[in-house]
Amino acid sequence: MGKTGVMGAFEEMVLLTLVRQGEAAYGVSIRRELEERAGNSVSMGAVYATLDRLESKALVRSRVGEERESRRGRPRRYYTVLPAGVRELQQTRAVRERMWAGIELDQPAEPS
Amino acid sequence: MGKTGVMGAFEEMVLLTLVRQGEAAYGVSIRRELEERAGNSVSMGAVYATLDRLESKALVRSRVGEERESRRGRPRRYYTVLPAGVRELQQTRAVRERMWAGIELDQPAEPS
DNA sequence: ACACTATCTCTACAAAATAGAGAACGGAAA
DNA sequence: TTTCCGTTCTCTATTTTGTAGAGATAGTGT
Repeated sequence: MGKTGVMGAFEEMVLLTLVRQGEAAYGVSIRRELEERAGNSVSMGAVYATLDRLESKALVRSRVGEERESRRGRPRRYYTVLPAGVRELQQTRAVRERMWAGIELDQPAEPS
Repeated sequence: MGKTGVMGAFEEMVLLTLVRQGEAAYGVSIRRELEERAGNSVSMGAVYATLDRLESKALVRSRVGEERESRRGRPRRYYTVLPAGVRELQQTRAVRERMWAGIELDQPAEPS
């Protein structure tokens, strides 16, 4: 995490997706949810590179799924947030709240 | 701004500081406020590099202050957010709200 | 003219974000 | 059982963002 106490924007979103999906989170499901919420496409490379970084920082852990899942394709690698990851999310939110405190932006115009 | 519709974390903080400080924002005042809110030191290099990038993306504009400010030192360069910058802040906030929607994190333990 | 001070600029590098191609795995089809 | 095929992961490479620190600059005051 940077000196400001706020983690990278994409790292944060990936971490939040892990919190939301619990034990079921793996590459493709993470990407799908990210795309839904962002309203835009996200590459697998972006997702996995970020997961790798989070893992090497010990904010998440991963395990390879059971071979017999009665399903085609390569076994999934499932990801879970660790307590340290939750703490970084909390910290990030706290600092950002201080940054936004008292800010008033005009409402974006409604598409008519 | 990234494909996810969320801008970089430091860029966002700098932009917010500009909104807050209005016409009075310049390198040193921006850094001071960033440090106060983050609770950590921030280098001038970090601030100026970010301001330059924001300017080249036409999210902020800058002007050199009046020479006669009855003050020693090099003239200040003042920075102001442009409407495009405000829109990016709004967009960033909107996407992030969707990302955080429904997330429940345990309260961080109070230092006793 | 000279020193002093506040501020800015430059260079360099580390970390994060992103794309795209391709490899691996294992069920299904033949 | 051999080949095919869909799913998921891995690797390489590039761009963007974040950060530090030294040093150049433009004025004020002496």
